Order: sequence, then structure tokens, then C-alpha cells
Amino acid sequence: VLRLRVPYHHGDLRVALLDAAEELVRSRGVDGWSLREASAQVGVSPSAAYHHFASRDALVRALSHRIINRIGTAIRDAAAAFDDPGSRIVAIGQTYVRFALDDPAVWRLAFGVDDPEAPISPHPHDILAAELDRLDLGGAVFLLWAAMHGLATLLADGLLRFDDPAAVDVEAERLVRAVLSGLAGQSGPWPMVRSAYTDRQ
Amino acid sequence: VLRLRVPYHHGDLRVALLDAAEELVRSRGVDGWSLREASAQVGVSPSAAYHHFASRDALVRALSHRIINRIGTAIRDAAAAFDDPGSRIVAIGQTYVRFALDDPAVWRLAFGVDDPEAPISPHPHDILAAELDRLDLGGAVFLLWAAMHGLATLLADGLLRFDDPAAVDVEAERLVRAVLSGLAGQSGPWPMVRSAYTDRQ
DNA sequence: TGTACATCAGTGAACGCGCGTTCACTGATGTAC
DNA sequence: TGTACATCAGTGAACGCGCGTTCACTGATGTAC
Repeated sequence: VLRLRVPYHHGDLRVALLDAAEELVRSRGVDGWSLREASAQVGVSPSAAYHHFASRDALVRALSHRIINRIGTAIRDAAAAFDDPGSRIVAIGQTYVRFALDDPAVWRLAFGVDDPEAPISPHPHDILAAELDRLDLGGAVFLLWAAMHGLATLLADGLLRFDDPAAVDVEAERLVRAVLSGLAGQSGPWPMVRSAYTDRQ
Repeated sequence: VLRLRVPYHHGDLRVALLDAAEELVRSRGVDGWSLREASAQVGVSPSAAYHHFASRDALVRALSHRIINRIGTAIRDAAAAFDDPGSRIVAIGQTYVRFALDDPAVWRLAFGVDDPEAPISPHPHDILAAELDRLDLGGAVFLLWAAMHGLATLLADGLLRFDDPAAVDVEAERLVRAVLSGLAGQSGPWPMVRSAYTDRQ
């Protein structure tokens, strides 16, 4: 049978909508797009989306979820290339910061969504926490996370720019190592902390 | 003459609109409000705003400008209470982070606006830079800024929460001192950096 | 001090727009027998 | 293997909405003489 016509059923509209939305975020910014545009880009009517997402907001949350997951995977793999905890943490920081610089709008969406609805695995925060545990600095995850996140955010928002593209890795390493060495020997007491996405204290 | 009627001319509509917008940001989030709502809150027709701002966007930029200015003033004053550079920088960090925690939506708007249109004085970045110069760490401003900004952002976005309100100051100090001591002795080479709002390198 | 008049800062109606979402529907798929 | 039928995943028209911005206007202010 010749199948030149476009099929009535899409196949995997859910994923296609997420892809389209991600691309729109990338090109137009976190909020510069609509459900209708994403549907149009996939070649489907706006109402079709409602068979896969309860609302536009649910689509955005699912997208945020997917991106954080992707970042988590990337930094987990980056860490795996090293043995000593210091280098592993540096690799985590570099990968985290680089993602923000390379794909700023998508990055901003990922961490700008209020309620991610479901636990994320692997979450960047958890991976970092596991590494710090090995250095007996488990209570200080949030401090290192803050440093990484700050550099990432400044770069993503364009508030900070390096003339030399290679500087990102160098400076991410410098920041991570500075915090680690500045923290070395400290043993708390650490504050009771809650992080979104994880229930760890 | 009895003046019971509301006056035809407002007096200082520009500032009143900024105030209304700021309050709307505070209660509804960075983008959860309209020019029309701000006008209505002031008790003026929507078109009146166009005698003071070229567009909604111009209003938002002016608001961002005003807030960054306010933060700059606050941290400058906070630093002034101490003599030694370390304590001054800690005070800067604490004030910066506290603002984000106390007024998250307004904070997010302030640093989320692309192009501030005009130089800001005193800009938080410049104040921090001046302090680091005194420690011969001028080239590393952006690293300390990143750390502060990261902690501030995580708190403002609710990605990180302290159970104990007093923990903010303690941890902001710990982070600042960790970076400072981790950086001590380093003398570069520092990267060529551009920051928004300032043309410093 | 009084008057003419330019300028300034408001009004209010209207514009076109695209949005998220609903609804009754229909075409395609897959399963039971 | 063929047929009946439930279910699934689309369509397309319509909804009400509030938005930013424009325009011709008018009331108030302040200055020149």
C-alpha cells in the first residue's frame, strides 16, 4: 500500500511536542512561545496536545523535567571519567556550567519551573551530594551547588561573558577548587536544608 | 477652594506606576501582570502610562534599574559598617543574598532583564569589585559574585530552603569566606571578562 | 493683576491579535470471537 | 481469516479573554505680555 499521505495518528506526539517546545524555548526564550505554535510546528491541531498534556503548564513542567534529567545524566557521565573526588567534582561543575552557557534559554527554563511534579533521577543535586559525601562534606552540598549554579546563571543570563571560550572550563574549575579548599577541614554544624526535587535534608 | 475631587493631573505618575508594577511583581511574579493592571492600580487609564514610558518593556527596564540601584545602595551601606576587607565582603554577600530571600520575585526581575538601557550606580558588581581590589583579587570579582549570586538565586527560586531563618547569614558568610580563603594567594592570570551594566573588563 | 495661549498629562473608545481551552466529531487501530 | 466494536488519537470550529498600543480628544497648568 502506498503511504504518501501523512498518517492520521502521529506515533509519538508527546515526545514530538516536547521537542518542538524545546526548540521554541531555544529560539524564542523561556516564555516566548505558545502551545499553539508547538502544535503547529509538529503539524497537528492545538487541541491534539490535550490528549498528552493536561495544560500548557503541564507541558512546560514535563519539559523542565526532561532537561534536568539530561543535565543529571551528562554530569554523572562527566564525573565517571575520573577517579579522585576532586577531579570528579570539577568535572561536574564544568559540565553544569557549560550546559548553561551552551543552551541558555533551555537551561533557564529547566531551573525556573516551580514544581517539577515528579522526582528526577539522576538529579544534578543528588550526584553532587554523593561526591561530597566521599569527602565528608555532605552537609555542604548546597554551598558548592550555589557556586556552580551562580556561575551558570550569570553566564546563561548574559550578565557575565568571557572573551575566551576556553575560559569557562578554567574558571569553573578554579571556582570549584576554591570552594572545596576553603571548605576543607570544616565539619559543620551544617544547616538543615531542603532542596526542591529531592527530599533530602 | 474645596479640593475633594481627585485631581486631573496625578503629580508623579511615573513613580506611581513603578511602585504599582513593583507591588504586582511582588504578589504575582515577574510576568504575571500587565500594564493595564498597573495603571488601574494607580487609578489612571492605561494610555496615560504612555506619557511616561515608551512601552511596557520600557517600564520593566526602568523598574529593574531602580531595584538594582536599591540593592547596590543597600550593600554599599552594609559594607560601610566594617573596616577590614573580609568583613566588608561578608556583609556585601549577606545583604545581597538576603534581598533575594526576602523579595524573591522582585529580585528575579531585577537580574532577569536583558538590557538595562542605562548605567547603574552604584551597581552591586562595582561595589564588590572595589572591595576585592583592596585584597589584590580584582580579577576574581566574578568568582565571588558567582558564589553570592548562586546562593541568592537558589533561595529566590525556592530550589533551596533553610529550616532556620538565621541560617542565611551564617551560610552566606561561610560561602564568602570559603571562596576568599580558597582564592587567597592566587594571582591570576584572570580571564578577560565582561559584565552587563558595567564595561569593566 | 488679568488674559491669551501653548504645553502638558490626562481620558476613553477602539484596534487587531493570539492565546489556552472546550466540544462534538471522526478516522485509525487493535482486540475478541 | 474475517468481522464487530471499543478505544484511542486526531480534527476544526468556537469560546471568551485580556493584552499592548493608537488616536483624537480635553482638562489643567504655567508663562508672556
